[in-house]
Amino acid sequence: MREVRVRFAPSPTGALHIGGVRTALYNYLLARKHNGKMILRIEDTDQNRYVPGAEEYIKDALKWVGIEIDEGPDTGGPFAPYRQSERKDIYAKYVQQLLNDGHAYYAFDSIEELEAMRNRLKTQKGANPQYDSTTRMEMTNSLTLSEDVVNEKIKSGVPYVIRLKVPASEEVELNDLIRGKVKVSTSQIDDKVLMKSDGMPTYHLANVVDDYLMKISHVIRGEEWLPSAPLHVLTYKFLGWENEMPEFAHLPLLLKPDGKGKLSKRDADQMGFPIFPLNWIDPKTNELAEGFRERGYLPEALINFLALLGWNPGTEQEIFTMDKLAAAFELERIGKAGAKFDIQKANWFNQQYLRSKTDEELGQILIADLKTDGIDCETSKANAIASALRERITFPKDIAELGKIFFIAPKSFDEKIASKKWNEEAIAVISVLKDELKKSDGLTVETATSALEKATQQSGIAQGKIMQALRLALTGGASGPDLMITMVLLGGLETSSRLAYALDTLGGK
RNA sequence: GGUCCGUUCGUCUAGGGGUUAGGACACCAGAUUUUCAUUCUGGCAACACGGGUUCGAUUCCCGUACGGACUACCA
Repeated sequence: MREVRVRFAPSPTGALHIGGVRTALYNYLLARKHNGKMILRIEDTDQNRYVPGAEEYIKDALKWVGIEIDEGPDTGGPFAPYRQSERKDIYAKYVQQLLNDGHAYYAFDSIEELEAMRNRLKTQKGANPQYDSTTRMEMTNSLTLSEDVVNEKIKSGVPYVIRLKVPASEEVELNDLIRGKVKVSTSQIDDKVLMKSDGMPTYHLANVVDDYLMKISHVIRGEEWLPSAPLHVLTYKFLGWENEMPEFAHLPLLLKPDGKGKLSKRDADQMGFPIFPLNWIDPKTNELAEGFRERGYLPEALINFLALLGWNPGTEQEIFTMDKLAAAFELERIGKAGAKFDIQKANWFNQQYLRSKTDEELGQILIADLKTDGIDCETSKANAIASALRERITFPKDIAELGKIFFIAPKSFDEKIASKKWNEEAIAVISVLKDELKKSDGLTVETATSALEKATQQSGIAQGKIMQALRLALTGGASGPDLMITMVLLGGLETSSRLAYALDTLGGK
């Protein structure tokens, strides 16, 4: 088996879509599994669609999710450059070869003429409105013009493109690793433009030339490329590279959560989840699209989730680190059907990974988040809070959100709970407890428990009846971690003063 | 319209000629818990349809329907 060399070949036209991240991931996993190479190639042959910052964004995003590039524009490598706009001469050479061998030709048709041709054909039923073997002889190109005229046009600077001369009717077959054999008749393929009038190659030429020169072993890309794959096979043949052709694997698409169709930014916005890995500010509109990272998704959770969207190990294991994914990954186990994007499952993965962090790690997150709110917190206290809260968080920010009650006393109380639970019995117990706790500040779970016991016994009231009221007084709400731990974290003095405040505002003695 | 690809619980999926069609997320219920969450237990819920082939088809074949992708001098 030849060395596994895969490439992720995005176009720098904007932020990297989450589906692109998955494509990159599958490429990366295959490379890792076989100790191969992961290549990043920037496909920037469309100068009109160039978006500043997009290339940097792509690299940052890949880095964040943990996809490492072995060869690419920054890292370099034996087949540099890895940016297609810097490889113009290379493509020119191979187009010339195609021209010389009669597999390509010059075409001078203007955009208006092309449109006219398509419109004319559209009205004829049964006809396929495309530039192909049935129509090329009616157009303005080096097949219909004399050599002199062609040379004259080129010399005088008339714009032209170079098209692939696709045979009239031949079967092209390709073996897709995911879908099996796919056969297409060349009668369905049009004479694709290989070289644009600005001298840049199109995707169809550039990807074939680069994959060959870069010794790519597997082309793993989205399903949207499947229809043009036979064209690429044909190009390999014409170039004489049939035997070195890479394997193809066309990935199923990521679908919108409801209904059908490709997952789009619009859907994501509507459903309230991100679609880009990192924050992205559209340079044209200045609009900010929030990223998974900024939303609080951990890269390892995102990766795990994405990996299982379309691929599965055939076992019941669901939690995978990148290493485990690489070890288990097989192209053959990628499904054929598109997968709907279910953010709830992503949240679950996030929760799993967040919980697996230590109290210290969680504590650091808490400290940092509190700091932005102007609250200082010691490490030991942060760790203790993290420990109390760890089972109730899905996102890192939840720790500070839930933990805030340990620093900010409630100003108001949940009215529903108050009306139900704040009664004479509660007032009696809490009044005693308030005084009891005022005395000592070195509160522990034991001393807190005994203080509460003392208070309930003194009032002759069962503990269970007043716990909710106690929680209300301390936190303003009806949920939270263990109450004794809450009191300890608060300290005796603070607990006491909160009880006093509750007694004052909710009524009591 | 044409070409290509696809279709197992609501979602991600396992499976494969004879299975009680398995798991996970979500949802619901019960248990635990001072509350919520966690945890545990249980529940709901699927082979798109029609023909073949076969003793037997969810599985193989052919159609149909539905869905998607592609159909640019974009990738």
